[in-house]
Amino acid sequence: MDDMVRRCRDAGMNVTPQRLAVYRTLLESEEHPSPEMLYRQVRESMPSLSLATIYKALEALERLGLVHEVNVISDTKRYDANTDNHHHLVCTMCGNVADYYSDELDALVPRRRVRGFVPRSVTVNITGVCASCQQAGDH
Amino acid sequence: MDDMVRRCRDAGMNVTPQRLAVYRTLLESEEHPSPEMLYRQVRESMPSLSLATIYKALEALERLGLVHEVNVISDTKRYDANTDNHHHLVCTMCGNVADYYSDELDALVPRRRVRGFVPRSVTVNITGVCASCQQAGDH
DNA sequence: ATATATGCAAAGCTTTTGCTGAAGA
DNA sequence: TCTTCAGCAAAAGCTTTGCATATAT
Repeated sequence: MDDMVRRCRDAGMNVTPQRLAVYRTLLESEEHPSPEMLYRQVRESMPSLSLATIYKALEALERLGLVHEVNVISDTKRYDANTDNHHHLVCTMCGNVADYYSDELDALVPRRRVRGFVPRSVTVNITGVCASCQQAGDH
Repeated sequence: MDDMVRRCRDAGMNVTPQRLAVYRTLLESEEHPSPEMLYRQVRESMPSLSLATIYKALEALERLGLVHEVNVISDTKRYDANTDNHHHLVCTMCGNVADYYSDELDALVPRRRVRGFVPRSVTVNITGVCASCQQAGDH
């Protein structure tokens, strides 16, 4: 959180309660929430918050590099405040997104040019069925 | 294309000129088009085509496993008729998506359970800046 | 005091849906 | 003939935008 305050100031951006709340919620969340999910959650402690502000705050946090879009196939975008190098296990039944760490995978990802393309970041999305949805599938 | 006809029939689905045109266009395309891009392209030879039909055709083709959504961070979905195992280089400046093959990467991708999660398919998205956007950046 | 951000409502897109007439098997 | 599908238009999301007010610095 201190990091956020510093980065905002450095970028000439205001540190507002709304941005703090959005960022804190994202930091504490494990569920890679969508803007709508964040809206519902942050509103509990800040009822005047508007959905447009969530979108603008996410855009600001992303500009600062504090937050990333999670590259999931779903109708809405999902966000993650974990900026460590990590990947995602995406359940096609319930939509849950779990983190997945793999040093070997990270090591294989190209760090230099591929046919003129300069890689910046890599995400591996593994789709499948999570443990609880499989249990639900067994009758 | 023959494969498509067979699979449609097996699934009790009609083989319509619209579906054929959408599938052929996707097969011949290198640009991982969005529904809108397909719409513009297929309409050139089939002016009566509607956008809703594109969506329905893509859904049908996906159900048959002939087409996949490309998991790109962008405002609209992108589609791919290349069902070989491959990954994507996504340019964050122009939105272009190029294919990327890597046997080593494929080999590291989990094929068995990870903490109860059963993997089904894997996509590696490498974001960065493509060759032509870098040139455009140099003044 | 000044620049920046919020909240609201409206607009803009993308995607889905219901229905009727048309076409495939 | 009977089922499935295309086209249309309307609806339903999701996301962005403009503007007036409020807030951060």
